[in-house]
Amino acid sequence: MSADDNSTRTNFIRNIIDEDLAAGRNGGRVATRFPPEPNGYLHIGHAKSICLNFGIAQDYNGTCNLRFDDTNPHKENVEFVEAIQRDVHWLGYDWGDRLYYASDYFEQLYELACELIRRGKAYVCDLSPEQIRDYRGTLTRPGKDSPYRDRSVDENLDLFARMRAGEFEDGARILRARIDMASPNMNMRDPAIYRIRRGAVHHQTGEAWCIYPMYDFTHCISDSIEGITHSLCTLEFEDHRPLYDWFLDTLEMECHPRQIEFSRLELQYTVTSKRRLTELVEEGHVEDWDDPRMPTIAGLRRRGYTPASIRDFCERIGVTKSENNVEMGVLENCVREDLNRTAPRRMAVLHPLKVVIENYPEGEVEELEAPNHPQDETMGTRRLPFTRELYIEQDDFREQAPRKFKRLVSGGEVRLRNAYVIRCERVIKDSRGEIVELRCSYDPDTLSKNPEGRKVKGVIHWVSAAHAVEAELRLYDRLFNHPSPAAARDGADYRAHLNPDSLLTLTHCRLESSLANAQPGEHFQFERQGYFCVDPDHSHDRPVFNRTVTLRDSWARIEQQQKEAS
RNA sequence: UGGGGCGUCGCCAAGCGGUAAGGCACUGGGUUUUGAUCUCAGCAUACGCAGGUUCGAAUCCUGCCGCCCCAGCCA
Repeated sequence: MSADDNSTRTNFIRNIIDEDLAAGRNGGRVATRFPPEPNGYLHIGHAKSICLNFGIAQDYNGTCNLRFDDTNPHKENVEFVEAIQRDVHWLGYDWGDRLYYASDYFEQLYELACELIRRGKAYVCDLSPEQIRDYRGTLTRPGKDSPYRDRSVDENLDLFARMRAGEFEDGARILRARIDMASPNMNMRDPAIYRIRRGAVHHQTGEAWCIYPMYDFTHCISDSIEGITHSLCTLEFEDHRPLYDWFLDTLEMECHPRQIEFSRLELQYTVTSKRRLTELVEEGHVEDWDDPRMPTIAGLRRRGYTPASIRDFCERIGVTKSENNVEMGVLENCVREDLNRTAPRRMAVLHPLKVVIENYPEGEVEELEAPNHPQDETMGTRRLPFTRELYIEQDDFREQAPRKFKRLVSGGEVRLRNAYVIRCERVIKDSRGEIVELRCSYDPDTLSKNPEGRKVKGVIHWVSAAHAVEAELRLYDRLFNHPSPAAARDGADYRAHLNPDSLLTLTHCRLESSLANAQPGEHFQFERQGYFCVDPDHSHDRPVFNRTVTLRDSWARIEQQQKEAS
């Protein structure tokens, strides 16, 4: 694939697989699966699971299935089914012809449930949801048996068939596993395995069913049917493993996958729970699932993150069972590293300040050649029109220079990137005292060479006023201003920590002319500013770029320190 | 308070009885027409705490402490 793939680290799951292989288990076969529920968009946490499952399949010459865990028709839909496939593909993984739905197995699942009944290991229970909760007991008190626990096999079979036939109201009855109401593991206290959902329209099976199997029953059997060898899931399912094993053992399934749990990814300054992401979208705190501030795969893509950078990130954070809280800096470092290598350089002025080169002939246009990448000649060059009137960054000029400031000051010199050295001769202000224009002179003998007898330390970017493309630049910052918005000590709802300044839209930015035919999805480094990508909303008439991430900025840090010192 | 997990540098994370990898962050130096990149150097006498076993422990034993998960007809 790409540069990030030759340094695969090991982790405890790979170690377990190595041991299984060494012990000759599963006939040397490795089969994993990525099993999303299509009830929302995939996020960075899913990326971790995707890279783990598909990555293992690749490295062990095995297979990884994509399987939709679609057992809850109330929450799922095809929009999500399609978005998930798009995102997994975009991340760089391919499931070939192994696209499955748990709903593919509904008939088998039903038959297996009947088998459980025949073996005396499942029963139809008429208790209401409230009664079931009551009978379940608490964490410290055992539950008590349902009065329906000892129905005959025939009665159970009959009732279950009638549940399927739609004879009973939603909630009137459920099918339960018959295990142990006194188990210290709550999951083993006769868990529900089928519930009634009449009138639900399932995105895959339509109205064929009015009973739907529960996760615990469905998941292990789906894994078994598909011949999965290692079923990887997150830590909260650790308590479910005895149940996973119980179903497969009780039904004497031929294939018994090994469930292994790892900790889910926590990323600072964001939320990664589908419930909260759904709320952010539905309550309008963000534009949509693909809002560039969202930690969704779609959002990261629109923000300008590359598949390789996300894979690299997943590699770097590792896979363990300990809780973690990864800093945004790690993710950001991954894109910077990838984009530094691959993104062509361009110049863009975010906050324009007019500069007139007084000793440059009016009407003249010089075509200067500039490399697309300072370290990679193979990326070629492009032409920059140089003229008498330019724009530079407001922030690159100060009337009074702070300590260590090496940009343009009154009477001082600075290098225009890929062009000449200029000197600021005069500052023009409006009636309110605001600087509106700089009158400068240029040294014609400084193109591609240093001036005689003096050092010019600073280099700033610029664009030709007459040729500039006017564009909208969207600058993004973290969505939340608290490192753990969902677990803040102040007890406030995560929404209280939403960052009001997470999006700053700049509408009159000036870009170098070569950007006129940029295409949606393209990445660039706007020198000295950051990495940007062309937004899907972009058009030739209304250019729109998103800032993926800023460049590292040691000047900002120095300036900050000076501010704090004074 | 029942059960299941986890505790190694600011954040991740190797380590599996032989005397603390690596990445990110941070600090300082060099190169540089991006204060970018690149590059060099520094950054845990210490592995939640307390005992014990051992010539030797982050790794084994015991006891504490802290944090997370579980009482959906969600996944």
